Amino acid sequence: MKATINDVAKQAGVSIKTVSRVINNEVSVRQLTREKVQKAVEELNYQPNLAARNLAGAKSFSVAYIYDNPNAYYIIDMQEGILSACKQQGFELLIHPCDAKNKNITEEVVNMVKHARIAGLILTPPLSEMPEFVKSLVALDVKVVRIMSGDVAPDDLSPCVMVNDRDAAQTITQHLIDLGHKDIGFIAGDAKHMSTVERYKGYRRALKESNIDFNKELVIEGEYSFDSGVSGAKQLMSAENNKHRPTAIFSCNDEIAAGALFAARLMNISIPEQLSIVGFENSPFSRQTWPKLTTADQPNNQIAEDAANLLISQVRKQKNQTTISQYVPKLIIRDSTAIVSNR
Amino acid sequence: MKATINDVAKQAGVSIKTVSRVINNEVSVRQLTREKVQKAVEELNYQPNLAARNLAGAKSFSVAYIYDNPNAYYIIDMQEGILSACKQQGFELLIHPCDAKNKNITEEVVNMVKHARIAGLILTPPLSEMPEFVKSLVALDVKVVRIMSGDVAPDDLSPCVMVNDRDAAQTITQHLIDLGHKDIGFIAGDAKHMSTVERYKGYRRALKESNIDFNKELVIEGEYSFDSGVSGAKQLMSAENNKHRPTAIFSCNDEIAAGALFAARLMNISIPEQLSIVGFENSPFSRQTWPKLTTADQPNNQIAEDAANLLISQVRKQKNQTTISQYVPKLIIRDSTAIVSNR
DNA sequence: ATAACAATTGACAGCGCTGTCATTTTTTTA
DNA sequence: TAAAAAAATGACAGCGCTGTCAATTGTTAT
Repeated sequence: MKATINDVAKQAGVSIKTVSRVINNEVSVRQLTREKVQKAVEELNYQPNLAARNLAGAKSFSVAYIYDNPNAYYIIDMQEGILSACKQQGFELLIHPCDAKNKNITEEVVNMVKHARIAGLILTPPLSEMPEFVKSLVALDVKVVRIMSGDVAPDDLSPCVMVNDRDAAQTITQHLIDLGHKDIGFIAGDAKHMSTVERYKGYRRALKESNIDFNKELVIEGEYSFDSGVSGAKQLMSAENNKHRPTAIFSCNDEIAAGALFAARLMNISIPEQLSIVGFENSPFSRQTWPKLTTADQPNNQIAEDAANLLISQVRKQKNQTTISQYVPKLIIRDSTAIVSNR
Repeated sequence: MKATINDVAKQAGVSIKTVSRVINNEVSVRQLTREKVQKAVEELNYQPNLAARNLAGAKSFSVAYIYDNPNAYYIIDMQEGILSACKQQGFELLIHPCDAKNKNITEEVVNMVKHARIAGLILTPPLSEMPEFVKSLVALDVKVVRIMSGDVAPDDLSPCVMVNDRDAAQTITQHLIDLGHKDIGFIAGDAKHMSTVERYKGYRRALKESNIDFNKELVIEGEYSFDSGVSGAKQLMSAENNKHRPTAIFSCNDEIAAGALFAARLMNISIPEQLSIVGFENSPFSRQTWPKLTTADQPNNQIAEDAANLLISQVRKQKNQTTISQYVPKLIIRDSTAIVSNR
């Protein structure tokens, strides 16, 4: 029923080793031989047995996606992106949710890598942004690719796929400025996430370039959650804070923005007439709020696929891929932003 | 570095075959021997190599989760539930998103099962509710566990974990009735999903038991999407439809409910004062709408874990698990429902 | 044309485990 | 107590592939 390498070898009239060479894309195979083998492979619909390859070879054909992130949309996007790269390259994907706060996380992950003979890992924030964790992994010779926030990699521990949140945040803030807003609140995500820091920098830069005075009181520390958006917006829009009441709020992600929307509703502030709100991420529910959120779109699927390909080619040692891809999320204007109202 | 079965055998002073017996929980091993081996296993922190087990044995130690479902929250919940069962039982999990509309889906899945030597599959709606698909898989001797909507399994093709949407829908409708609602709209999800059918049945049953006349015009066919909620609610609440304007809407899931909320907002209908809306699923964003949704909670994580355990014990042939678990989602009252207003 | 080299191919062991079946030990029965 | 039956254990092959290294073939330089 299922063809083995032996069947292919017989069909092609070569040794199994030669077949092995062809399917592994090794160099020293004559063109003619290679074609014969490829023909046999197709005729028999042969697919190499991953377990056997993993067992026999020094290499492995599985990668793992390690995450600690409550955002289901993000994870699914990542996962499916990685999966599609894996499928193309004949790799398996293991999924491993874990807890960044766990002290033994390095041990846990290393254990898993050794146990399951994993070729490499894909890390997303916040795990990708824990230098000690990454360092330990790299020191133990675990191949890693990180997806991180920033324009350039912070170190050369591993190849990185960078998401330029700073430029995107600048663009989105500029959008608010273009609408006439000068008092723009900022509700931060988790301070430990680079994305928060980067988005903050972009926000500051936009203000600066438009010569708008930065007002510290308009910045609220928060975390990436709906509740944080609720309390942040309340704080920004509260009566005591009246003199500094912003006309727009930059929320570090869509969830925070949804929370801000909720708070505005509680306080009878109409959006976008009295207050403009922007989110970040373009997660599906940014289209399901009232009003729909202006936000920045991250091509997570593609980012993930890119990262997976980077990892796989690194594992294959095809080239010493120090290449770094960079993505800049782009502005999506919907209904939560409008021209500033007269006051 | 990594202990093999050989190391354990030496350490315990037995043959590798005996170690194999112990780790596979086979019967004919003397208690004393078993303990010796277990001690060695612990001392060496031995973990069997999955690739080798898969390769050598007739059995396999991987299961796959096949899905076609746009709902990220649902998938993540399922996945993590399955994963935790797998971890406990020493199984690997492969994830395989696919397209239910694809004609070749059976072939695709069978191919994958054979290729990756998968012990069994976990299927969720809509895949679990495609009889031909399931039948083909079972005919090809692929072990399957289905998660489905209903109170009893529709056939005995495979073990099932049933989610009793009907009872839950009845409860949630009853909640509306208890609040004094008599004109209760129903926005259906995809007609092909059993969950839609079951929820509809529960809705009808609740009406009947309270002697409320069923009004066909209050039922809107839809699909599981935000947009469907928007258009459904618009239709129900439109002026032409005035005489039948419902005072409450049963939405087949939270996304539809969010859409209905959106439509209400568009039409200047205040929730819950003028209109009560309920959702279904208790997905995270049912807490992030304004107002927060009254809904029915499904313990997806646990359902998934259950299904995975069922599959694994079936694969192990430990017992002929025809057992069927049943879960009934339970009512969660939040802010989108209120006592019916006078008209 | 022939030696010297390089490119190509194949034989074979073995990755870590399980299945089969033979062997040894223990228990039961006569 | 010995023979028969049952239980426990082990020896060994082999799952499907890759790594190593030797053998073969082709190519270039003399």
